Amino acid sequence: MAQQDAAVQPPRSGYRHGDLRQALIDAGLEMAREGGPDAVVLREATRRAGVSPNAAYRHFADLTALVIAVSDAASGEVAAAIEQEWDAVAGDLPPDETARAHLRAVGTGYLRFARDEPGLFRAAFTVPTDLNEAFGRAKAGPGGRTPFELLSTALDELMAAGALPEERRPGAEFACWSAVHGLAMLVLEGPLRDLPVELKRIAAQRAVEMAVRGI
Amino acid sequence: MAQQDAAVQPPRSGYRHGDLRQALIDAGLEMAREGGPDAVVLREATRRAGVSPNAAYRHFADLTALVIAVSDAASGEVAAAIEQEWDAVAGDLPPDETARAHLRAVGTGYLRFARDEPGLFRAAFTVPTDLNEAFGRAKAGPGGRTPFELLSTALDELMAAGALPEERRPGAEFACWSAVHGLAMLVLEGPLRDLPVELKRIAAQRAVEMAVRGI
DNA sequence: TGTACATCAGTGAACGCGCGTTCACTGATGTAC
DNA sequence: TGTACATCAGTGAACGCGCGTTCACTGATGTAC
Repeated sequence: MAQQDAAVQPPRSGYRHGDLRQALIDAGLEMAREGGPDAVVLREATRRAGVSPNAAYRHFADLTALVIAVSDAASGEVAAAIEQEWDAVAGDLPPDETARAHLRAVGTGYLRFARDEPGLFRAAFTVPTDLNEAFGRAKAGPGGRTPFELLSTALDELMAAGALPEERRPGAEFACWSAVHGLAMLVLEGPLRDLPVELKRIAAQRAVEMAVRGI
Repeated sequence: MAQQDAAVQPPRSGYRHGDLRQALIDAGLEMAREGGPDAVVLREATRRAGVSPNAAYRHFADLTALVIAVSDAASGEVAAAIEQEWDAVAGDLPPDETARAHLRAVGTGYLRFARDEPGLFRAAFTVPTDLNEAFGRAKAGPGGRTPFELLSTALDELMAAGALPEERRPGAEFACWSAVHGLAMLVLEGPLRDLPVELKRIAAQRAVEMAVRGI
């Protein structure tokens, strides 16, 4: 694998790397894709970037810093998946229907990403155990919004359309998020891992509908 | 710590251990309590049991087998927490109210356990990555039912009381479970980890209410 | 009740592994004059 | 335009760590006679 990667990369200009920081993040994303956040490992990342192990320390304080950068990049990909679903919503619906469709789109995009990229999904939403301060980087998608912001926007629309009572608005993000996140975790690394794929699909749909109806 | 444990245990009768299998599970539970499923480690378990590392192989095929046994034992503790909440439900309510209260009890007990024993909770509901066949052991609480069975029972009651349409009954477990499980994961090892504790409490309540209303 | 013996739960030493991290270093790059 | 030099991104070697697992073994236990 390391050879493949090295082959893909443009040849080094002199002995200096072009953009090692990004190369390490890319390697980390690839490892996360294959094995989730725990598979993001410093030595292997440098190996894939074609560089000696300690070179990583020019760009990241330690392993945790790399994992966080990878996690944030993965979050950006989740946001992109949601945006795609969001943009597919028909434009000629009444406000409350539009809002509901957007809310559904957030849940569906989230779960689609979890299904298609389980490793990246887990990397995006599992924070390193030894982290004591919150970072914030490139968590947004091309549209410039994070998954959480997209969810908030949908809920704001729902309230503006009169379909969500004002007193139930605060904190509604957390409940909705929980529904789809829980399904993803149960199915990806939890007791529902071995559920037949068709039942997984139905369960995902039910979880989204429960959230839309129950919020 | 190893000394403490050794001190607590009854002195070995001869050089044979009383019940090493259980002692290793107990040590595993303690490690899971402190650091989640990834902290369950074979060598440390034998150390805490006061035994040489390879002695574990008389009772478990490999590390994964120990982790599964610990996970199942932790599930039993979750079931016990839920049963406790369940039994506290008033007995003189109309059937539909009773059913809703039971459903709420399941969610509340689940989330209470997640809050009080985050490590054990994660051990109970994170299955080892390299597992390819499902085991089944002592996952039930004192009442003899697993968390999943308790949830199913509550939903059956709800349907029998006419408060849940028959066509929405199949698969309802998964949606409800998702809501509470997602909240727990977001708060324990996800992006909501640093949410102020009071907001966590409110979010938990909202997630349960959303499930009861939206199912 | 006494004795021979098979069983099998434990020992002790060792293995190879990949990891994160640190050290003193080197030499290409870009800048100041 | 040419040259001296500081910077700093990378090298190469090494460290200690704890892990899972295997090996040949030993000696207490329980059973058959």
